[in-house]
Amino acid sequence: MLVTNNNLDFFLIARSGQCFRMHAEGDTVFLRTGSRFLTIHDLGQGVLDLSCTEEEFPFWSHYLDLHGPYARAIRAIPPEDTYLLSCVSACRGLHLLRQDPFETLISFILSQRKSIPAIEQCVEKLCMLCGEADDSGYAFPTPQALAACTEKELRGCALGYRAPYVLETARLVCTSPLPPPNTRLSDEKLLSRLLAFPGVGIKVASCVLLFAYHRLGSAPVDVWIQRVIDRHYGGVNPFPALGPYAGLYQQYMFCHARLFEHPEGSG
DNA sequence: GATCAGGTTTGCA
DNA sequence: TGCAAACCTGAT
Repeated sequence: MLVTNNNLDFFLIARSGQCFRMHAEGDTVFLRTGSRFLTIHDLGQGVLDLSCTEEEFPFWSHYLDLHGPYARAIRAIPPEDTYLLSCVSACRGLHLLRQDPFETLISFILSQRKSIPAIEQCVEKLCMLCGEADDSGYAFPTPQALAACTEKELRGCALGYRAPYVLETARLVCTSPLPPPNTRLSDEKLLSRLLAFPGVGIKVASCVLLFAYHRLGSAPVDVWIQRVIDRHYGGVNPFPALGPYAGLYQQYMFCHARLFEHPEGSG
């Protein structure tokens, strides 16, 4: 179905590092989450052709956060933060997806010390190992399917030392399901709940808070953001002072750093 | 072949 | 509380 939206850049989102099953090819974006699959064809002039029915559209509208408070968040940026403003103007059209908590948790556990292409390969292998197959490809594994795997099978997906983390986390989720995306738990409670899983530290837990629970104040600090902090904020983390949209601002900076800045000494 | 990539855990001061 | 070192694997 056709959707008009001038303020959404799927090609940017696909490269934003918040999800690992979204790929751009030419003017088309392919997106997979859980057992769902969507293609987005950019017809130009802000018109997008989504490969979903009207019945499915509410799911995708919510997932893509089509009605998020982006304009308001941008207006709330302190005018003296010129670096952040320049990131926003270079990365307009970025949205924060509302991803599935389990899929996000597992994806970010296995992301540690891996490059984005390596993460995408790992996730795909995991889906092929124990995700349900249909004619469009493989679904993300359920907690039960993942928990039924052996550590050896997971290592076969190039998970390395993260294999037992993923396995144990899947088993724990089977026993005690993750809070739903609309949980009323406070950020702090949710964070400590996530930190209890093996292989989950502050960075991964913050990512799950931001990307699955849409807690826009959660600003994960990874090596890219640490470089931003060192270069542009004199080594002082600016996010605690940036209020309820700090995590969204972090994403603008992250995209800007990855797509437009160069890491130290990499040419 | 050494180093590093969107980190976490463990051990030791 | 803070800092290294170790950990799998693929890419450069």
